[in-house]
Amino acid sequence: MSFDDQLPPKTRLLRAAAELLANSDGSPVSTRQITKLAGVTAPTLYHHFGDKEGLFDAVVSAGFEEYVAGERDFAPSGEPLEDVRRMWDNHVKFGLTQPHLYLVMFGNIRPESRPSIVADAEALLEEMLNKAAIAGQINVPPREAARSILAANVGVTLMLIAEPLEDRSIELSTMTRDSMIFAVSTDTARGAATGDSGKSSVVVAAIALNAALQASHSDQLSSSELKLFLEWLHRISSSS
Amino acid sequence: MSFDDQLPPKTRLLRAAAELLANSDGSPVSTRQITKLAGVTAPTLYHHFGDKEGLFDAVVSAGFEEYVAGERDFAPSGEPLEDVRRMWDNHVKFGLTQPHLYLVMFGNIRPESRPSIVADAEALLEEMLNKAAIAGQINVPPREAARSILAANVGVTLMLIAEPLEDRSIELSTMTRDSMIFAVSTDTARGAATGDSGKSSVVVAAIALNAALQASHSDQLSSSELKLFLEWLHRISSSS
DNA sequence: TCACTTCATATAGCGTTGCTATAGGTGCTA
DNA sequence: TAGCACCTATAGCAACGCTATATGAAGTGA
Repeated sequence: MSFDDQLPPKTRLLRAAAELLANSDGSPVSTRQITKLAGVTAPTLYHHFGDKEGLFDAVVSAGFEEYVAGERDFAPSGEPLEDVRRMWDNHVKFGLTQPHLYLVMFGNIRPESRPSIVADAEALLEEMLNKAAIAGQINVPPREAARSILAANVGVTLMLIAEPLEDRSIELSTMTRDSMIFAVSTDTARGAATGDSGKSSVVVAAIALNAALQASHSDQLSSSELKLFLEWLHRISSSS
Repeated sequence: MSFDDQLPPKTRLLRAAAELLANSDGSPVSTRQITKLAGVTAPTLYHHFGDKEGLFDAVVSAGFEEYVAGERDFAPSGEPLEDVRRMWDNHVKFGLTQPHLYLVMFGNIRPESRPSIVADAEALLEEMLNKAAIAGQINVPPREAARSILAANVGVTLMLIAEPLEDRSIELSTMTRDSMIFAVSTDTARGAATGDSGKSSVVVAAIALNAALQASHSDQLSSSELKLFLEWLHRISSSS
C-alpha cells in the first residue's frame, strides 16, 4: 500500500499527491489520503510544503516542466506558424492526457497562483510568434497574438476536458486553432495571392521590424533611443 | 443581519447564496454561512435543495436566465455577424460583472453539471450563426462554428477574470472575437472583393442551403428523403 | 371537533476536512 | 557529552457537508 520507503518523505509526498491527483476524477484529494499513501503524518506535509496548496503547487511545477519540455522538444520546422500549430496541439494533448494537472494549472482562478504559469505559457508562444513576425507572417503584435491564441487554446482544451469522452471530437480544436492562426496571418503567410485584407503592409512591416529588433538586441541605437523607437513602432503596429 | 422574514425560506436561501457567492472573492462559501444569513437551519437547505450543489445549481439557473435574457435582449441588427459580436461582448461582460456566478457556470468541470448550460449557450450562438449561414456569410457549419467561437469566448473570459483588474485590457477580447469571426466568414461577409480564400463557393452554398432547410422545416421532401439529403449536404459542407 | 397525513423546520451530532501546538527523536558540530 | 538544527509523530481543534430524529403547522375526511 505504502510508497517506497527508501525515498525521503518530501519526494514520497510529491509522488503520492501526483498519483492521487491523477487518479481522482475531478473529486478533491484530501491531505489524509496523501499522507497515508506517502506513509507519513500530517505535520510532515506542512513542514515541507506549508500548505495543501503549496504541495499542489510543487506538483504543478513538476507537471509544468513536463509541459514546457513537450512544447520545446520538437525541432523548429522553419515554418514558425506550423510550429505554433504544433504547440497548440501539444497543449491540447497535455490537457487531455493529464486533465487534473491541467485543471490545477489552467482551470485555477485565484489571481495569485495562476498568472505565473499562464505567463510562462504565453512567453513560449510569443517566442514562436516572434519568429513568425520577423518573417512578416503575422498581422498583429506577437504579444497580443500570443495572449489571444493562448486564451482560445485554453478555452478549447477546457471544453474538450469537460466533454464526455465518447463525443469528444478533436475537430473543435483543429478548427479553432486554424481560425486563430488564419486570423493573425498575413496574406502571404496564407499562401493566397490576393490583395491586402485589412492590414496595410506598413503595419506588417512595422510588426516584423519590431520583432526583429527585440530579438537581435541591436546595438545600433542607444538604449534610450531604442526604447522610444520601439514605443513608436508599437504604436504603429497597434493601430488598426 | 438576517434576511427579510416575509419571504419563504426557499427564496431566502437562494438570495443568501447568491449574495454570498457574489461577494466571496473566489473563496468557497459554506452552507453554514448561507443558512445563517438566510435565517434558517441546515436541514431546511437540504430539504429544499437536497445538496449544496443543488442550491448552487438553482442559483446558477437564475443567473443563467439573466445571461440568456442579456443575450436575447437586443434587437437583431439585420447583420447576423454583428449580432454574434454583440453576443460575444455580452458574454464577456456577464463574466466580468458576475465572475463568481460565471465560474460556477463555465469554470466548473464536472462532466454532469456543465454541459447543459454550455449546450444552451451554444444553442443561442448557433441560432444566430444559422442566420449568417442562410445569408451565405459563413464558411463552416453553424454548429461547429458555434462550438468553436464559444470555446474561444469562454477561454478569453476566464483569462480576463483571472487577470488582476488593473491590467485587464479588453483588447484581448475584441481581437480574439474578430479573429474567430473573421476566420469563419466568407469573403463577401468580410467586405473584401478578393477571390475565394480557401473555401469554394459550392461549399458555402451548401452550408447556406443546409441552414435554410433546417430553419424552414421544408415540406417539399419526405422526412426520410430530407434526412438523407441533409446528410449529403452536411458531408459536402464539412469537406475541406 | 378530532384524528391523520403531509409538508416544513429545528435540535443535536456524525464523520471528514485542513491545519497546528507541542513534544520527541535523530544526526551533526563543538 | 552537550547543544543545536532538522525532521517527524501524537493528539486534537475548528469548520466543513450532511443527516437521523423530533417537533410544529397546515390541510383533509369522518
